[in-house]
Amino acid sequence: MDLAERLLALDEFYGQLQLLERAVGGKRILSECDGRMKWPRRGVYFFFEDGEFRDDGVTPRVVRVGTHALRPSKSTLWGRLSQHKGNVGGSMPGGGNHRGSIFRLHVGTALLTAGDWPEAVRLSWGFGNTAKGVVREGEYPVEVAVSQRVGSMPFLWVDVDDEPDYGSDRGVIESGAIALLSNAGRPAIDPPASSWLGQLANREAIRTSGLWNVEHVQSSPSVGFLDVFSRHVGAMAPE
DNA sequence: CGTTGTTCGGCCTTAGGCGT
DNA sequence: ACGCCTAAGGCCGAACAACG
Repeated sequence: MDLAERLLALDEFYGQLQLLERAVGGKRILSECDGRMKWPRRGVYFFFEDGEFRDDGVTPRVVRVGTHALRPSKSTLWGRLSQHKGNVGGSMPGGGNHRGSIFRLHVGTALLTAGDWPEAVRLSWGFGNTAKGVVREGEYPVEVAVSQRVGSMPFLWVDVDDEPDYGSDRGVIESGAIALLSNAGRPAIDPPASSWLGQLANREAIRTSGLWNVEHVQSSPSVGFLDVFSRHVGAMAPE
């Protein structure tokens, strides 16, 4: 896929996102969401971020694509989104668990690079699958900062409720969208602003792709997923 | 007081490195 | 080639909490 083809495909993709936005009644802001809202059981989500636009300067740029239930499970779309959102109450309100959300992990790592944080947090952040209470308390301020950052992001979601599987339409749409949007190893289209937080990520895949994604950013883009995507967008009843 | 939402320790898959 | 090991990426789900 050459530059012109990719540009066409991206325009098609963003056109579908516009239809999707209409179908779901507008983007939602993660911090304003909860599980009582109407969510499809399963789906794919697309995050945007303040100050990030396409080359036209007005169309919001996708900064992360994700999904869930790629292997047999009962996990739900909101269940996954809520992990990205973080905690509401509990012992550490406004915090979250970056060990349960790779999105939080990456954003937090960039924030650690950008800001002045205790050395202990730099050493523990992202280390291991679990952490003891005292460690998590030390990480709490960063989790709060991550919740604020991620919580302010608008997002869209598409209802894709086929069976959990790596070959599900969710998987096809997720990997296809990431491959198409990614600027890693190819001429940049819709590059991030120089002020984009992801520029401070420690993962090269994030900095070069312009996405808060690592997997699939090196995959060759193809238009195949657009049919699958548009089919599911078209199937969503208007609000 | 059952249903729905949240929390958080852990699990699964894949890629890459290295020895055989 | 093959198998083992490890780390990274990304998501799971049981138990707890809250709410109508």
